[in-house]
Amino acid sequence: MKIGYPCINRSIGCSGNKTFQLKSFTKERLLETVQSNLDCLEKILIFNVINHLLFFRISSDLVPFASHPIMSINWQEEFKNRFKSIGEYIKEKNIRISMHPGQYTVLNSPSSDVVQRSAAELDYHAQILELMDLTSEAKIQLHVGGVYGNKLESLQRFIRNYRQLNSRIKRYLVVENDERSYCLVDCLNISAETGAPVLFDVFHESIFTKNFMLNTALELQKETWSDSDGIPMLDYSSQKADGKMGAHSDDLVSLDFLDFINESQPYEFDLMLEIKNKEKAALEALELVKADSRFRG
DNA sequence: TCACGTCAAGCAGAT
DNA sequence: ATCTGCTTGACGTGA
Repeated sequence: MKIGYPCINRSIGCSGNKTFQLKSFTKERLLETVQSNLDCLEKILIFNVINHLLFFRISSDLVPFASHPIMSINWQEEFKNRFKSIGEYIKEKNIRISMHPGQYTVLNSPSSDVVQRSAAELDYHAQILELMDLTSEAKIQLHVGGVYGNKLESLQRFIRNYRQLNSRIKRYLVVENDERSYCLVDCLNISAETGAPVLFDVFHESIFTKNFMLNTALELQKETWSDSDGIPMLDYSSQKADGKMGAHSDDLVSLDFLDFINESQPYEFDLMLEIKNKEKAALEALELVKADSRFRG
């Protein structure tokens, strides 16, 4: 099991998701921002390797406005050597990579404009992975989208629109359950129709379905990942103690986490910790898992 | 230097 | 109707 955290590292003093406002878009501004984001991504990956955190989610802000109509710059060409060398590092160190487009990427929207922009945004993510020459073990995780008052139709629209995507996107795309509209079973149904693996978010499912069976979930999820997809990815979060149901806590809740690790035996997966304290929480988790396996022998 | 209004984009649920 | 949260706050103007 590899343990990772998303997008941001708070220890090393750089930001890999710098952006700027659309109205200040210039070629210079874009190039300098992407350069700086790539510099920081490299530093984060080196930090992660030193600290044995071999799973990382790359920020969608790596190339600001990449899929926006304003983008007239061939950033792929400008930075292809940079992407290639970062990709070589990732492969050399055996780092698992994921990406997660934002809330505006909605593949099942009734608006064809939204669907087209979403496909463009997905293609941008896929291009990053492709420029790094990563295999289909790297993944782009996407929620199903909206319900629009008719869940069955909306599920079918997702499947239809998925089938229209280009092969570069399909190679990397996985479907993730959310906490209010589409649960694990919905994603499994989509997977059966599309072949897309399911990324299981444990926290989302625990909000959606009280007392779900973790082992059953992991068994069903596992079947959607083929050899070329690698072992399944999971998202894990801790509930904020005094926060609303569904609020992410700042820190890893150790006892809950150890329960989860024990209950998830014997399934294999890579674990993304969606916890505000990022690499700090991931490092704690790593220590807990190490100590726990020593304890169990 | 700092405060704070705003930022490309969608949707659902709470207030 | 308006606000909030979402994988993640950061940008940028004005004081």
